[in-house]
Amino acid sequence: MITITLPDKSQRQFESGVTGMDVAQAISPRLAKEVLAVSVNGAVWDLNRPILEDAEIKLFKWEDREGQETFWHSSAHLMAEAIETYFPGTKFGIGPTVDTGFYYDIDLPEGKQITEKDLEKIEKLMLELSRQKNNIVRSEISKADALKMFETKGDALKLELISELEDGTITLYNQGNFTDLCRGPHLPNTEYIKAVKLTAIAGAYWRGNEKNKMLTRIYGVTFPKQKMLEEYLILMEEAKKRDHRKIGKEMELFTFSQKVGQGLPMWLPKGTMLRMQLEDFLKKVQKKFGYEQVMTPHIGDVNLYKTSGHYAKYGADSFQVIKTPQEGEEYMLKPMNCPHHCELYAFKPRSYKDLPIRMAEFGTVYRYEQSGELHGLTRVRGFTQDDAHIYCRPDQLKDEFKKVIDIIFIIFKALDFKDYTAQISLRDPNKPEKYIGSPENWDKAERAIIEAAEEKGLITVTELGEAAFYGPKLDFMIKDALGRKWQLGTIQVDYNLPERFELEYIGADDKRHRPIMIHRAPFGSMERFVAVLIEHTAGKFPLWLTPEQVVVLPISEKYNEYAKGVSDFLNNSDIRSLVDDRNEKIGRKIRDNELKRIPYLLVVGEKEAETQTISVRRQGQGDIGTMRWSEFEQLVQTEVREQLSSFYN
RNA sequence: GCCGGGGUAGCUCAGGGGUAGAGCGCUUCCUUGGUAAGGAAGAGGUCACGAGUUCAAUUCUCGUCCUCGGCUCCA
Repeated sequence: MITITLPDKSQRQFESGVTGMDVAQAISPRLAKEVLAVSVNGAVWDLNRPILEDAEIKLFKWEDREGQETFWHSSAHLMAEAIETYFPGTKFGIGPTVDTGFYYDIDLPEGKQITEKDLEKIEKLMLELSRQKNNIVRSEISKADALKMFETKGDALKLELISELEDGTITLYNQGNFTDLCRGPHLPNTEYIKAVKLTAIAGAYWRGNEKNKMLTRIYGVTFPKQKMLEEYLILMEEAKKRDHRKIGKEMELFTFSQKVGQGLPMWLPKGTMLRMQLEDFLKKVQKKFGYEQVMTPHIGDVNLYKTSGHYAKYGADSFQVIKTPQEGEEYMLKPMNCPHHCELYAFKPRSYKDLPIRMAEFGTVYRYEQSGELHGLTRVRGFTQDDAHIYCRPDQLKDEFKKVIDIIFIIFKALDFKDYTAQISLRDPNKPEKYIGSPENWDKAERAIIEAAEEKGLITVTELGEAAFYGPKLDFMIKDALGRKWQLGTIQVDYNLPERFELEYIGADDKRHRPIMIHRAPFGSMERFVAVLIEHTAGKFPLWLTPEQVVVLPISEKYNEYAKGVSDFLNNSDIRSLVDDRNEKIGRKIRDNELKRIPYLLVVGEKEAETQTISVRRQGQGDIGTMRWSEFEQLVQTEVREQLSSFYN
C-alpha cells in the first residue's frame, strides 16, 4: 500500500501502481470525468501512469493551466497524426503548447504545400481520429533504440533532438498508428478532444535560428466541448473589432503613407489630441516627482554613438549614417535618447548634493526594424519614447527605483490597466562574460530591483539571462486584443553609460564618484502605448480616468457602436433625447455622420453599481466631489450636451 | 530579412484577357412623429507602381513598393 496526499493534506491509502485516474474515481465519478492530468510530487504526469510510491498529488482539470497544456499538447499529437495520414512522409519538429492552443512545426514532403483548404480537411481528420478513442500510451526507450527508430523513419529533426537527450530520460507516446518522441504528459486517450480549429499556417525556422531550415508551422486550438470553441471564435471576432489599426483608421487617429515610408506613423488631429493628453498627464506626474523636461536634437554625431556603444549594436542594422558636405563628417538619426542626456549631465560638475538628477524628454527615435516585424503602432521605425534618465548615487538607487514604480502604478491605475505582467530580468549567472560592470555592482543593482519590487507589493516573474548587457531591468507587459504581449513600461539600471561617458559627481568625501543611471519609460513609447490603450479600452466604454485627471475618450465613429458603448452609462433613451434636443434646434435629426464627427466624450470612472458612490475629479479642477452614479450620469449627460453644442457652434 | 496570404470607389469587399461592380458612406432634392427610417437623381476608380507576353492586360508573367499572419528581433 502507498499513501497519496491530496492538496488539502488529506491522505488516502492505495495499492502501489494506482493511477491519477484511479484516485479521481475514488474521489468522485464527476471529477474523474473532468480530470485531465495529475501532478505527482510536483511533476505533471499522465493520468494513467502508475504511481509506485507515497506521493503528494494534485488533479488538474480544464480550468487549470496544467490541464489545458496537457490537453493541447495531446491535440498537437493528434494533429500530427492527422497530418501524417494526410501528407505521408511528413517530418515532425516540435509541437508545444502556446498561450491559447498549440502548434506543430512540420517539414512537408518535397513539393507539397499546405493551404487553408487542407486545414479544414485535417480538422475533420483529427475529429475522426479522436472518435476512434485511441489510447495514448507512454513508453520508455533507450537512446540507442530511439535513434534507430527515427533513423529508419528518416526523421532528421527528431534525430537531432534525441541526440541531445540523456539516455534513460527518453519517452515515446503512441496513439493509433502514430508514435512521437515526447516528454508528455498526455491525455489518457484522444476522445477528450471534441472541438478543433486550426487557426494559422506560418513559416518558422527550425529551432528558431534563421540559418536553419524553414519549417511549416501550423497553429491550432482545441476544446473539450464544441460550445467552448464557438465561444472562443466569437471572442476572436470581437477582438478583431478592437484592433487598434482598425479603430485608428475609423476614428482617424493615425495613418501611414506609402510615400512617407513603412513603419513611420503619422498622427492625425484626433490622435494627436489623444496623445497630447497622455503626454500632459505624464508631464504633470513627473513634475511632482521632481523631473525636469529637457530637449535634444534628433540626430547626433556618429562619435556620440561610438562612445555610447550603440553604434556597435545599431550601426550596421540601422538607418545609415547621414553624410554632410564636409568630408568625414557623419551623423546618425538617434536610436535612443540616453547619449544626449549623458552629455547634458556632463555639462557641468555635479555634487552629490545635486543628485538625483532626473531628466525627462519625449524623445523621438528611429530604428530600422526588420520589415516583417512592423505592426500597426506597436512596432514602428520612428517612435517617441516617454524617456527619462535618472542619475543617482548608489545609496539612492532603490528609492529612485521605487519612485519610478510609483509613477507606473499611477498611470496603470489611471488608465485601468489591471491585467499586466511585471518581469524582472537578471543576468545569466553562468555567463558573466556577457555583462559589463563589476559583479558587486550587479549584485547591488539586482538586489535593489528585487527589493524595490517586493516593497511595492509588485507580483513579478523573474527571468535569468534576460537582462540588458549593461544592467538588470524591470518590464511591464500588457496584452493586446488578440492576446499578444507587448512590453510597455520599462525601468533599467545602467552602470555602463556613466562609465563610457565618464560621468562623475563629487562626493561628500571630496572625491570623484560615478553616478548610477536609471533608464525608464512608463509608457514605453507613445505609439505602442496608444495602440494598447485603444485595444484595452475599446468596446468597454467608458474609458477610464480615475485618480485626478480626466483623459479624453475617443468615441467610436458609428452611431450604433457609440450608443451601445455608452449604454453602460446612459441608457439609449438618454442618447436619443440628446439627439432629439439637437434635432429641434436644427430642425431635423442629427445624422450618424454628423454625430461621429464629435471627436471625444469625456467620461470618468467605471460603473459597478447603480448606487455606488464615487469620487470624481477633473483635470485642472481637482476634486469635483463625491456623488452617486445617477448624479454622475447627469454630469456626463451635461458633458455630452456641451460637447455637442460646442461642436456645432 | 525569411515563409505564406493580400493590394479593385472614402470604408468593407465581389469580379475577372475585350478598359469595371455591390453594400455602406458622400452630394442634391423629396418624403416622413413609427425616423438609428424611406424615395429619386448624382459625384467618385489611370483596378498599388513599373516592365513583359498579347490584336487587346485591371485580369497572365516578372520586378518594385505597401500591407496582413507567423519566425527572428524589440519600446
